[in-house]
Formats: sequence, C-alpha cells, structure tokens
Amino acid sequence: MPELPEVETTRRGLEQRVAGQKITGVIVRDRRLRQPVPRRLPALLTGATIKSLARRGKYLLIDCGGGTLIVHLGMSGRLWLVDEATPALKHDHLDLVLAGGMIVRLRDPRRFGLVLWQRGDPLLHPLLARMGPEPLSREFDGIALYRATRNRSAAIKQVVMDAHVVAGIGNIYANEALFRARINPGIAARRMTRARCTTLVEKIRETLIAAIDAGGSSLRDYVGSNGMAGSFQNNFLVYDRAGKPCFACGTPLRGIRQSQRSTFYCPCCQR
DNA sequence: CGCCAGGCCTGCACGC
DNA sequence: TGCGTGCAGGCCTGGC
Repeated sequence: MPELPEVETTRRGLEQRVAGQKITGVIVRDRRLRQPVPRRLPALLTGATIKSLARRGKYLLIDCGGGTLIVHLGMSGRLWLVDEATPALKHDHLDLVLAGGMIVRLRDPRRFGLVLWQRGDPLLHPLLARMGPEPLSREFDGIALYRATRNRSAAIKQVVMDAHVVAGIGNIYANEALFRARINPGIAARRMTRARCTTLVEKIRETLIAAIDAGGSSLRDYVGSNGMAGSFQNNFLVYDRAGKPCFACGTPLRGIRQSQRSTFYCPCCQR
C-alpha cells in the first residue's frame, strides 16, 4: 500500500498530534512482522516522550529520546491515531498508548511491515545505512542518476526502484514518473542520456510532490493518519490503466510485467 | 479455486 | 577470488 507520499502524509499527520507526548503504555498483540517486534519494546518505550517524526525513504523514524522506533508499513500497513476507546481489530498488532488518551496504532494485515528499535543515529541502522539519496533532496539530481545508471543493463524502471540508487520510489510512482518523463520503462538504464536523467529526476520530484499535496493515494483500504483518504489515485496517468487511452495521445496503454511487478506505459509517448 | 496486490530482503548464479 | 549485478523466492492476508 504505502509508497513515499503515503508515508510522508502519515508522518505529517501524526507528528503534529504526537510530538511532545509521553508514552504511558505499549501493547504488542502480534510480534510476527517481517522481523519479530523486539520483545523489550514495552520496557524501552514506556515513560519515553515522542520528540519528532522523520522519514527516510519509506521508513518512519519516531524519535523517542533514548532511541528511535523505526517503522515500515510494508504493503498493507497503516499507522494512525485512534481514541483509547477504539477497540482493536484483527490485524491491529501494536499500540503506543499516549498520556493524552490517544493511541498510535499499527494495523498490518499482510505483516510485511517492520518495527525496529535503534539506539543512537537511526540512519546507521543496517537497513538504512546504504540507502540512496532522498528523491526530494538536492543530492538527488540528474548527475547522480546518470552516475547510478552507468553500466547497468537492467531496465530504467527497476533501477529507479532500487533503494540503493534513490530511496522510496515504489511501483506506482515509478510508472507515473516515467510516463511524465516520456521514457519507456523497459529501456536499459545504461542507455539513459544525461538530459533524460535530468528530466526523469524532475518528473519523479514533480510526481511525488503532487501526490503528497493530494494526501497520498488511496488504494484498497489505505487511509491517512487522520482517517482521511488521500486522492492522488484520481490523478494516475498510467497506473492500473492498461488498455485505456493515453491522456496525451489516445493510444491504448500497455500493461506488462517487469521483474514480477506490473508496469503500465504508453507505447507511443514513451520511447 | 487461482491469481493478483502499493515492499523489500535474502540467497543464488553469473560474468567481469 | 571477489565483487557487482540480475533474478527468483519468500514473507502474509484479502479481494476479485
């Protein structure tokens, strides 16, 4: 479910309501995520105060003073604030009970998500340490993408989805940005010119910012941290539109598979 | 029933 | 021999 814009929407929604709040209790109902939820989490977090929420790629970094709670939402995860009277349902695996009477709740039916604890600098965690630049940072520019694509025979879409190249570009936004950049998702990354790299970086940024402004995309059961649904799914130009006319030229869009992921593109506009 | 789904880590085989 | 790379598999539930 959540890609970078959805994670960022979650971060913004939660931060303003939980920063400065004390955690009075931690309820772990199911430890079985992609990795087991640390057993000592309640001991570590009870009594701690949430300082701030940051994001690295699709990882949420909840600074709790003595350490950072690192949360990844996987495919079906959702982190949001509920009233303490809200009953926990089947897939509500973790609650952070706050002093103010609210609960930060993690729901993740597919359990591809991750909850980790890191002392010290969270960016040093092995899963984060070798990630590529943030797509919205200055560090990620045409030159950086050009360098990262040299000697890579893999398709540009796969390279752009490689978190070691640039953080947090998922399947939907890779598809959308490539369409906006008029680049065929299947071309070998090494064949990208400098100019096309610059264009693609611009379009990635443009797409992510538009999606964040729309509160993310709501697919299936996704809703933001305040329970409100994002609306960017209404602005998809190619994602999930196989066979439908290209908004630019009318040609039926194609749906193919690349590395077991679905790709959508316009065979006419994207070369 | 089978297939599909927004992620991403791991391990293996391969080629330089 | 040792890497970087590319690919397949696996982790799960739910919806069509």
